[in-house]
Amino acid sequence: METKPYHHGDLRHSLIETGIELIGEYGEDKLSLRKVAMKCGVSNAAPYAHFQSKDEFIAAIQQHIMDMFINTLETAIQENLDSPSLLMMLGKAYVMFFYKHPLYYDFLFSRKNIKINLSLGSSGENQPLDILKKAAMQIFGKTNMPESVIQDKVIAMWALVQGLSAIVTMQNVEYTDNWEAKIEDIIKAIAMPC
Amino acid sequence: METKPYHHGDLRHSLIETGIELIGEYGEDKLSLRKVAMKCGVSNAAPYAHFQSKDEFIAAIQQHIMDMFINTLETAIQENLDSPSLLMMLGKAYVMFFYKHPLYYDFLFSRKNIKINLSLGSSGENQPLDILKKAAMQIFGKTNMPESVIQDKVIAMWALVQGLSAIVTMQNVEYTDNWEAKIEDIIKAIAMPC
DNA sequence: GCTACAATCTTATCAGCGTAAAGATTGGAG
DNA sequence: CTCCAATCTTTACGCTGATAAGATTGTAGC
Repeated sequence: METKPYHHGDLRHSLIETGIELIGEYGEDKLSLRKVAMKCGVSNAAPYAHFQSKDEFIAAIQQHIMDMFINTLETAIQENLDSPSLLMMLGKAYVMFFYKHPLYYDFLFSRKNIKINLSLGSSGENQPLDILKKAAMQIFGKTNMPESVIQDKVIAMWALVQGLSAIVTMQNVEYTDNWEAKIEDIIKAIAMPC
Repeated sequence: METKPYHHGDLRHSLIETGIELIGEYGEDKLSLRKVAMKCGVSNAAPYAHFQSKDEFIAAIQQHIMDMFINTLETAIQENLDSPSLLMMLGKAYVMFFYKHPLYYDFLFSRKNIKINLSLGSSGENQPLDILKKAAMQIFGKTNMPESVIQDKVIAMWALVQGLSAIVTMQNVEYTDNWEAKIEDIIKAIAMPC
């Protein structure tokens, strides 16, 4: 008789998926727990069986998106493992991810939501900086460059792609040219060993 | 008899000042019109005589902070007009501004608030990118470098300092070293003509 | 100096939000 | 089959941005 069952069945994942949809479409501002719950056909307070607070819900979504991002980077590495332009291709993947999903940039990096470990001295696995480090060692590791110089190069590279991502996702920055090629040029000019 | 006058006298500026205080201290999330109004000794609806909406209020504050930022950059240019390290010093001023005021970074650049023209093809005056361009012409203008190459260099420089600002203001990125010196090194390695 | 108007401010009031408490419903372990 | 724990609903609270109606006041024009 098509009556809605009292138990949703898979509410947690449903909430997260709906949340990601709304964020990708309208941004974090327009994301309210109540709307997400309603979209999932469930009452206001239902989400609180799965998340202690809205912040915890947001953190779960953020983790999900960060996983997608990390995945993109890892794929870029796998596809260019032995190429001399490994670093450049990785940087391009970094920026293009946010170019394709502008709203994800703010969501991942706005102060409020940074709960993910990005620390420089981290023993972290699978974080953006660590992935860049790995690729840099692939490129510069065989040279006799001192480690501290490589470290600086990695941070410069990180800053470059992070900044390009920020710029490329700004609403008022328009550039009629082909961003993808432009990004490639810019990264190439800096990321390649002189 | 110390009775509060019905008319505040300078409410608009009072609201903006109080808003900047709250943002610098707690960030944008904790900023409500009602709290700002109360802090100014005025009722809930009073701000609506000066701003049509909260967004308009936020925009006014953003303009104010952007002016402070631009001012910092202009000062850095004036102080290093004929120095070969002009670009580097300018970049350092760029990053250090946000290092000193981390909460301003999100506030200025979070998608929601970008109403300021940052476009690359802008005829804009006094915008960050234009200031960088001006300084770059000072450095590279006398060489026989093609304009398009200079343009790319400017964007790379912009991305670098924007990214460094983003990184330096991330909560979980800690770096025991002296950031100021580190930033100088990183920018120097890229911003100086080879 | 008086009057009338426009700007400013207050006092409700509304809908939407995050969240907590209390109780209804249900799947599943014993 | 029973009972418990997980899940969901209902209700309610305080805070928020915003609007409408009315009170107060500076000031331009006479």
